[in-house]
Amino acid sequence: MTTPKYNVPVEATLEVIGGKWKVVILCLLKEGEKRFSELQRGIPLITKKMLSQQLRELEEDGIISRRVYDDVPPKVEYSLTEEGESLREILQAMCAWGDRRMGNQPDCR
Amino acid sequence: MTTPKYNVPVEATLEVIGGKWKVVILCLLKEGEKRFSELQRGIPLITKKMLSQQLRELEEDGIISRRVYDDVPPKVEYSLTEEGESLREILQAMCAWGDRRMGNQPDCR
DNA sequence: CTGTATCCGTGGAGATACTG
DNA sequence: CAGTATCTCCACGGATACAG
Repeated sequence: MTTPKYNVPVEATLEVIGGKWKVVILCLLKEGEKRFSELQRGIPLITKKMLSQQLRELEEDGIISRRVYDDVPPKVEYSLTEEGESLREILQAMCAWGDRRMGNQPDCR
Repeated sequence: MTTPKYNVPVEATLEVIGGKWKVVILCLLKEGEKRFSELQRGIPLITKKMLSQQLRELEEDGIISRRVYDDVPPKVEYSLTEEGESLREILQAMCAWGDRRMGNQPDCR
């Protein structure tokens, strides 16, 4: 490798979870598998477009997996992959930090 | 508080370290106090404008402190505050994760 | 060296409508 | 329900020049 892609290695992390809503999405998914509409309800300000876009990118990066049930009405569930699980410690820590900074609401989702 | 500012507490964290370059800057500062120009050299792609902007925001949020020496030529040093130090665990973890994902370059700065 | 001021272009994100 | 397709806009960030 002659021209390193990143000057600071943490940039590799940001490339994956640096998107505007990705950490929020992952924080919800670390509770367990969730449907598209559940995520939307959990993040009221996000649009469907952004949500599906961020989900697709996370999937492409191997962080989450998308399971489609061919039911009517449609049902899709998202969950952390093993690679996604390896982010759990980081997500927990970020979550806890925000919680503390806000002044200790109880449940850090 | 009737209308909670954040739906997911981790948003409070992202408000502070979610900026485009903030985590990278903080990862450099966790090594110790650094001058403006050192940070610039550490992050070749950042412009002066962005660097000073992100630094100012981090300072306003109480994450870093700015120490001005009245020397000629000017000298300014940035370092983590105590509040900034409380991010160290997160920064380390993010740094290590990126490092592992890249395939194990040694030094995680 | 450590910034600020200004201009300006681009693409990221919202709104809306439509589809399987 | 779970998305995609367009259109649109403005603000984020780059380039450049200037300043203490």
